[in-house]
Formats: sequence, C-alpha cells, structure tokens
Amino acid sequence: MILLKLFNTLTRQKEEFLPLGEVVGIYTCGPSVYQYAHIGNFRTFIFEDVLVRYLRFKGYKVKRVMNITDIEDKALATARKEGKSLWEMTEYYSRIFFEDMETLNLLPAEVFPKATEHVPEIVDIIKKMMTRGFAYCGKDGSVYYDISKFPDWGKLSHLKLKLGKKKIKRDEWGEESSIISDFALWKSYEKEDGDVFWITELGKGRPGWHIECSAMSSKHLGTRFDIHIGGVDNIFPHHENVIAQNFGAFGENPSKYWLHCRHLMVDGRKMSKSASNYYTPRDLTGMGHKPMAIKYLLLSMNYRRRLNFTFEGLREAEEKIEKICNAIERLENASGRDDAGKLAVKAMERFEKVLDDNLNTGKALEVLEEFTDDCVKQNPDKESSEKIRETFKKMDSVLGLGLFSS
RNA sequence: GCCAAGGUGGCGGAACGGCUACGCAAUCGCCUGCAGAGCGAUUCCAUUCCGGUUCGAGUCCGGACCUUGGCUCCA
Repeated sequence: MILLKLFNTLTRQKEEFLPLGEVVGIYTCGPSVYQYAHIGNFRTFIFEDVLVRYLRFKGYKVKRVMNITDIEDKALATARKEGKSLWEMTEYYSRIFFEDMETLNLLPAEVFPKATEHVPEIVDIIKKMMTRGFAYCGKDGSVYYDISKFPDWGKLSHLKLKLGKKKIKRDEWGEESSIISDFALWKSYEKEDGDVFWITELGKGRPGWHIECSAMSSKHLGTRFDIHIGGVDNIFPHHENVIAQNFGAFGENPSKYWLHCRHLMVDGRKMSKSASNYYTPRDLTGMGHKPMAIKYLLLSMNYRRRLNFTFEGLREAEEKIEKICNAIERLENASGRDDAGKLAVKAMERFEKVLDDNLNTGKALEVLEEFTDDCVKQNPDKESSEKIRETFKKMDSVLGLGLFSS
C-alpha cells in the first residue's frame, strides 16, 4: 500500500503516515457553540471529514473525536448579552451545527464530548499538573499553568517570545503581546458568571479555555494518539497550551501529527466572526446555492493553501457538480461499444496518488473532472460503464459530494 | 517590529530546470421542435521588478517591492 503523506506542523514537513496502533485516533477541535458556524469553520470540518473517509478508504479503522466547546468567556458574554442561559444558548447552536453537518454530508464523529460534561476529568488533569509541579494556585483562586516549567513551549508555533510572569485569566489580548504568560487552567468564580460554576476540589469556578482538549482527548483517545487537527489560528495559543498541559499531566505530546487547515478568505481577507465578513451554510443555501457546491468549492484547493471565497467560484462549482452528475446519469443507459474500463482504473490510480500527497483535494477534484470528460467522450459498453460507475462511487465515498443521491 | 505563506493571461488556478495545463469568460459551429445539457473549434502580448547561475529559469541563488496570515477572541 502506498503511504499517505501529511504535513506535520510540529516538524514543518510532510511525513509518512504511520499509525500508532490498530485504530487511528483523531481529535478535532470542534465548534464553539455560541454562534452559527460559518463556511470558513466548515472548511476545516470538511477537510477533516475527507481525511477520515480517505483513511477508511485505505483500510484503516478510525476513531474520531470532535469536541463541542460549550463554555468559554465569549459564550458566557454572549448568553448574558442575549439574556439567555448558557445552556439554552449552547443547546440551540449545537443543534444548528449538527444540522449543518448533515446538510454538508459530513460524517458524524464517533464521540462529540462537551466541555461542561467533563468537569471531573478536567479537575483531575489539573490536579495531576499541580502534583507534578506544572500548575499553581494564584492569589485570585484560579489555577495557572507555570509556563517556565515547560522548556518546549513554542515548538509548535515557532514563536520566539520572552518569558514573563503576566497571568492571563480572561481570554483577552495582553498588553504586552510578546511576553509569554501563565494561563488559566481553572477560573475562579466571578459575579458575571451567574449560575455557571462548579464546586470542586479546586474551588468554585469553571474550566479555562484550553484544558478541555487535554482532558477530553486523553479520556476518549488516550494520552497518545495519532492526529490532532484544527484551523491555523489554533496553533497559537490554543494548541501550544494543549501540548504544555499534556506534558504537565502525562509527560508527552498527545498527538503524533498536528494538522492545520489554512483560512478561508473572502474578498482577500480572512473570513472570521470578529470581522463579521462571513457566510454561514444557511446564508448560502437560503440564497439558493446547493450545499454540495459549497463543499465542492471548499475542497477545490489543498487545505494548506488559502482559498478565496467568491460567488463566481461557487457558481463554477455548481456547474462542475452538475456536469459530473449528468455524466453519471448517462452511464445508466449506456449501450455503446467502447471498452472504457481502463479509464476507470487509471483515474482511480491518479485519484489516490494526489490524495496521498497531503490530501490534495483540489487535484482530486481535477481528476474527477477529467475522468468525467473522458467518460462522456466515449461510448462505453455495458460492462465498462458499470466499472466506471463503481469508480465514481468510490471517489464519492471519499469526497462525500452526494453524487448518487439525486 | 518579529515569524510565516504567497505574487503566473480579463478572472480563477496548474506546472520534475526544457515540450508555454486546465477551468471560467468571449467568439463560431454541431446537436436540439424550443430550452437545457453535451460535443467540436477559435481567440487572449501572463509568470511583480532587478541582478546572478545555466545551452536553457515561472521553477535554482541573491536583492528589492507588494499582498495576506500569525504574534494570547478565532476553524
């Protein structure tokens, strides 16, 4: 079997994918459920989906965990502002998220752990860090990670920051951004938290932002698993801190491969919630665009490259999908004489080759398009048209474009 | 400022140091009762700039300029 190569942020190199054990463990940073997820977020989720599908296609068993971040400063602030309870709000946006996943034909993860349902595990892992001397209790009652104890800090993001002693409890911009700071693992209760608190051995309070990923990944995948994925904006500080935490608690980096999906741009700028220049899947479907066209567009570029979202691109994606579906439909009544079976074999080989190279979905779509063109030009006989259909099915099982569902 | 990524036709985007993809747009045909879809053909003075290496550079080296991203909200 040809090996898949993946770009590991940790080493900044493409590496051959060699799993640690029988089942490939994948942890993916899921949505923060205080807003609608936008198609930039979904670029990462779609990439993850194709990776999982492709690994299964290659015969691996995969266990994927996708966390649901249902507690953090922004979520609390949003709930307060909208006059809703945190639970009410996160429940709503989680439901929407799952609906959107289905709309985009994304496979569900094996586990969708919620931060609020893992407080005992969170407390436990913080206690481990304290026992091992990586965490301490601050004067304000919060528990902080002592960054000076972790020599490898910064290895993932390659940032050269100065060691400082500024503590960050709230997830806000520090005034001196070039100074590394101890960050909160457990945030002591404050009035604005309202009814959101847990009474634990660490006192009355709530989990910090980064800790859930350490707690939930170690619970559901063990302290060492294969792949951790997220958007590039998670590299720093989130994943850097996750690595620090795991080292503090278990003495090792939790993941062998760290994959990061680059941002989706709109009009040449990053699509983000804070810049409010984003579209959600339902914005676009509401305008009459097909979900699979959105997906097609988001897959049309290798995940490590920036992709600029335009409506022209969306329209093109729509046309390409239609073209492919039309070609498949025609095969149904094929009654020609050409033995086109070779086409299918060749296309499949190329398809795998480009995906093996760091999951280049953009090129995979090109292969799919060219294969479509080739098939249309021929007049396949019954037998080879069956082969061709099978090949389309296989490709679709990896890309999840629902080519056969209409 | 520091750390990255990148600059290719009207647009989007490929390209082991050699044969100048491909798609969109545009034009013309074929097919069609009309439309759509499909097929064929055609058009377009493209590699940010300046040096260097080479028989040969979009590709390698050096230097500018510009764009974007990260630098404690974020997929």
